[in-house]
Amino acid sequence: MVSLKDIAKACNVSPATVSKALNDQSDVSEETKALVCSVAKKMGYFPNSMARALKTNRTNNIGVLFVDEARSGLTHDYFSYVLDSFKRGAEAKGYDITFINSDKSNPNRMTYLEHCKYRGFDGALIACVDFYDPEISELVNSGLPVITIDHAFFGHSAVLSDNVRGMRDLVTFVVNNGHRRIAYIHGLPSAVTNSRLSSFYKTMDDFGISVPDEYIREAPYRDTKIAALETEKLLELDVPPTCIFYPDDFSCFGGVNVIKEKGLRIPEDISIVGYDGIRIGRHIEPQLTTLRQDTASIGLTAAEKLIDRIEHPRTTIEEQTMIEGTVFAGKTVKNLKA
Amino acid sequence: MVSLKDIAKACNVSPATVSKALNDQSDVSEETKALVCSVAKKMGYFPNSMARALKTNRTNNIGVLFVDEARSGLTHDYFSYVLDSFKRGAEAKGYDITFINSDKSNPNRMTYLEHCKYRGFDGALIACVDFYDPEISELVNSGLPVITIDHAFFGHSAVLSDNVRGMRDLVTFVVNNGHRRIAYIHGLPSAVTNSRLSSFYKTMDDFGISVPDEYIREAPYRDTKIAALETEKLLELDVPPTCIFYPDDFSCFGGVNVIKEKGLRIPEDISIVGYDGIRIGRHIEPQLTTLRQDTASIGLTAAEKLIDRIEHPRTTIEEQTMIEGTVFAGKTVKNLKA
DNA sequence: TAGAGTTACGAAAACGATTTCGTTGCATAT
DNA sequence: ATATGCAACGAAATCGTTTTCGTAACTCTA
Repeated sequence: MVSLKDIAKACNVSPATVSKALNDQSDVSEETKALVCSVAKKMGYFPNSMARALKTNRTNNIGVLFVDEARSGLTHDYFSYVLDSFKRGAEAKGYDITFINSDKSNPNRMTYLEHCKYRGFDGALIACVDFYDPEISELVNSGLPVITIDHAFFGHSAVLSDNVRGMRDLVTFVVNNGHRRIAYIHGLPSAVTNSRLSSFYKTMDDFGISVPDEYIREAPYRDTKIAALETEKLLELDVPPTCIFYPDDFSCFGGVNVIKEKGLRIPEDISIVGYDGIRIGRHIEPQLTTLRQDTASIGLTAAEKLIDRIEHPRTTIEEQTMIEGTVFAGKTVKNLKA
Repeated sequence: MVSLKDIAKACNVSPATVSKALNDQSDVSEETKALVCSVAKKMGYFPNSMARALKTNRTNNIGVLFVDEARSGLTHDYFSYVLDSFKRGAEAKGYDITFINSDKSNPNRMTYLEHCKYRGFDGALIACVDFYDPEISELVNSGLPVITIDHAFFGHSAVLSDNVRGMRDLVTFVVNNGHRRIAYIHGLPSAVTNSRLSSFYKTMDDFGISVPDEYIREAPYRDTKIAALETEKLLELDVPPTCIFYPDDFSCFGGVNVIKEKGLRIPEDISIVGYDGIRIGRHIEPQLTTLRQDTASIGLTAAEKLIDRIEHPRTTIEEQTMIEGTVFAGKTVKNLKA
């Protein structure tokens, strides 16, 4: 590895001058700068990020915390897209991304915060985690610039998919297609679930439609089996719904299976809607009607806000940014008015 | 941040001794070790990875190169699972993972190798890239420990999904179900495609079945549109196949759509098989018959081999490791013998 | 011509760890 | 009593940068 010293020798100046020249500081003559830069390029010089970080306390590196229950968020349709756009956004601004370890079974592991300090991350992205984990609070309140996705800690930046509006739009779409008997199999309790569920009730109420209790059921996100089970129960009701909402697109397919097994057709006999807008949903017939979350915007916004925080520390309270999704009409909702 | 010095002061010893004590070296008394360790814990000490890396030339950090054409490999069903298990394997051995920048549009970007040097990665994982990119060769031949997935550079470690055997097993399964007229829509040329295609021909030949040229078609991986188009052409042949192989599970759904549009049933009228074993394929009816690649093993093996390379540099030529997949029977292949 | 101001550069400390090479003190062998 | 060996520790250099501060040379003004 060629270092500052090597260039200094080659140019007959001091390492200090080389450093200043390369960083384009003012107290170096233009000629020297030109000389140093050309020699540096010729010798294939690249700074050593560790040495620089040691001195400047800046690593240009962002920690990413992405932990699903069993698996990591990497294989999660929604979050992998968010991470992908976050990565693009960060790279565009010269930041690298490294994962914060999540293997909780390791006996001499570090806490999330310890890991961040150890690596000297300039900031951290927190997504797809159990937000009630004390380690998360520790990290969020540590003073390190942090941004969370789909969960807001008071006084800290967050990027949120607009679930209230998303669910409202989705319900509105279905109601406008003439549906009145609408069931909702919602996900397990969480901030996201709460937003969607209350928005569901609220919107139905705004339309003057009452929701029978037996229309509201629960299934874990991305669980086709339980979604199928709950679908079955809904279909066996004396007055079954004409449309079923699912926790997400993935679990939705569990419902599809049961419906087809019973000899019912989608959407002629029963309508369904998912949530997320995962890629495969657009390539399967019938195309899934769903709320497509704007993952590109979510990830990019998170990157920009986090980096802004890092580069321009302020003292004001952080705001939350809502990212709107859009209803993807698909073909799984029948127009009852037609 | 509490440093070695702080602990040294608190313990009334030199920083050198503290370092040795924490690293469990032999020339420190047991009592001192105990004292230092307890004080370090009490003060919440954690080493500074940059300072350590600067001195030791080891970062315990692995670079990951994951570049799809337009999008990154993050959103790729197969590769995201591989990366996930790689991450687990690396974390278990105390390594972190950071992405090597892939945004080629950035004017003052570094090459992959430069980036690796800049960050001081101990090694790199290369997957899901254009292996003919000169920058990749530069990286592979730089002397940095490197492991590639699904592509073997001569003299370098690689982990390969056993496409030859996978395709053989898949063809055998289909033939054993009585099929003779088997078509194959293969992916665009690559090492992976070549392995599968030649194995397809070879296996068919072993069974004494000749393959008409018009049964062999091409479609990009994960492209439902073109797969649908090619499927249509196959179905319109005078003697259409009884079973169609697709580049992968995802593109397979493009075929499904066309088939259903034409009023044909799967598998009664036409059988189909995919490749990969993506998660959704198991949750959709009819369950997709496919070759399930062992992503867990691929990622884990890659991590272990790479880290072995890093920690035990040798001079011998590297070997390639084949990871076998398994046929997942599913329900999309009709048994013609029944 | 003396003083002030500016420009261009270098010496040296610092970041936080690791490591080499002494040095000291003590026990054991001769 | 002298030599030898070992155990336990510290001083100092080092990794590759950045940054502060000092200084030399030069220009300009009065």
